[in-house]
Amino acid sequence: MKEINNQAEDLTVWLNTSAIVDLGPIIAGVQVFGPETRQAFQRDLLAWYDQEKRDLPWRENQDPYRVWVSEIMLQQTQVDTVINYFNNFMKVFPTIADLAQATEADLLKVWQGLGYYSRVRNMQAAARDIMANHEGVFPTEIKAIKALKGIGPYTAGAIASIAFNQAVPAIDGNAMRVLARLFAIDADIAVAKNRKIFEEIGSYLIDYNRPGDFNQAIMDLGSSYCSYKNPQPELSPIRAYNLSTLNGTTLAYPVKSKQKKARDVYYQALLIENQQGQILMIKRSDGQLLKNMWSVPLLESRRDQVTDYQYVVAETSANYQVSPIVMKEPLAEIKHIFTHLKWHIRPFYMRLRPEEEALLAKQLDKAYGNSWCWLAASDMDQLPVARVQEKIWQVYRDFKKQ
DNA sequence: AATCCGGGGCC
DNA sequence: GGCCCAGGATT
Repeated sequence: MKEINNQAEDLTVWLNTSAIVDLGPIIAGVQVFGPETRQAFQRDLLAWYDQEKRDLPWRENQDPYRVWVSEIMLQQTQVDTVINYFNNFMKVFPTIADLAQATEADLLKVWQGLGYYSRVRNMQAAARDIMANHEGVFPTEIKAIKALKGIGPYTAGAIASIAFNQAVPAIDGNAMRVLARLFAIDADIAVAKNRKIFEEIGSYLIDYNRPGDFNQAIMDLGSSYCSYKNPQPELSPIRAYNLSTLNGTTLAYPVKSKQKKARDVYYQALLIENQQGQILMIKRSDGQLLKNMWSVPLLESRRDQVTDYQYVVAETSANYQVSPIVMKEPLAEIKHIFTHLKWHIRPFYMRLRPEEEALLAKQLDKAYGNSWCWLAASDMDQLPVARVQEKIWQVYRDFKKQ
């Protein structure tokens, strides 16, 4: 006998105080309302959506390319952040063919600052797949959509429903929060297998006439009346159906177990300046975080809180066979937080001796081939760099201004 | 199933 | 400082 997730005593609220007129099936252990109420729920939700939906650039039409680009950008990224990136991306790569032909540097440049850079690399792989195997036309079958690189269950559902009017759910963190509150579901949304519960419920709830709008309405709800921190469930268009609202337990849902803390990593950044006032930049290699983006050399400290000027001098000499004039103290202490790492960076400014510049170039050619260069502060927009690199360069520019 | 992968916003 | 965000690939 399968345990019912939401409690029977809670459910009576539905029948006593709200618009629920029929109890429906138990789906993946969750008691939901029946088909009649479902119809009213869809009607109220979509009526609200028609009046209040956000005006977003990717909602201009149902072009699958635009929907696709927006969905990839929106993975783990907030709407406000995405809007400008989206408009620029469509300008630079107006078609799937343009995306397929781009250089990696151009891809990274367009994505610079958005994070999770494999998203855009995967998108190009998918674009090339579409050109080679789908005659340049975005596939319509959900299995084919999900087979594209970078497209998982959520994004496949979003594209299939929004661009192609297919009645499939699109379950992301937003949707899980909305549904968990709607039915008072106790399942831990951090546990991967529990996503299936929400997919089944989403499949049950979805409006077959307007699946794309239905899924987007859930998202808009999740960013407004059903937001994580400051929800206003009593004003929500679905308040009459919402079990946690009726029980006053909104903030108890969704249940989510904690993730681990980011690990501290300590670096010294080498700001090596040549005679022209340029700084040494190196392209990060394939195996590294932020791969193929450009960075000043980073030394990983062997112990926490290393400020040791002598360590910097020794490592610079060992790595590059030169002995620049190094400032005794770091210019700053920069913190940069990734999901799983917390970088602490101390930038050291050093000036190369004139007679050693040619020697250094030779060493760099040997060690890095084409993957290094001298860069003036004013030319930083020429190379793809991650945000942490901009922070380091800001410290450098501030120092030079003094 | 757990880990890796960015960056910004909010409290 | 902690958690969230229109997640997916890899192991």
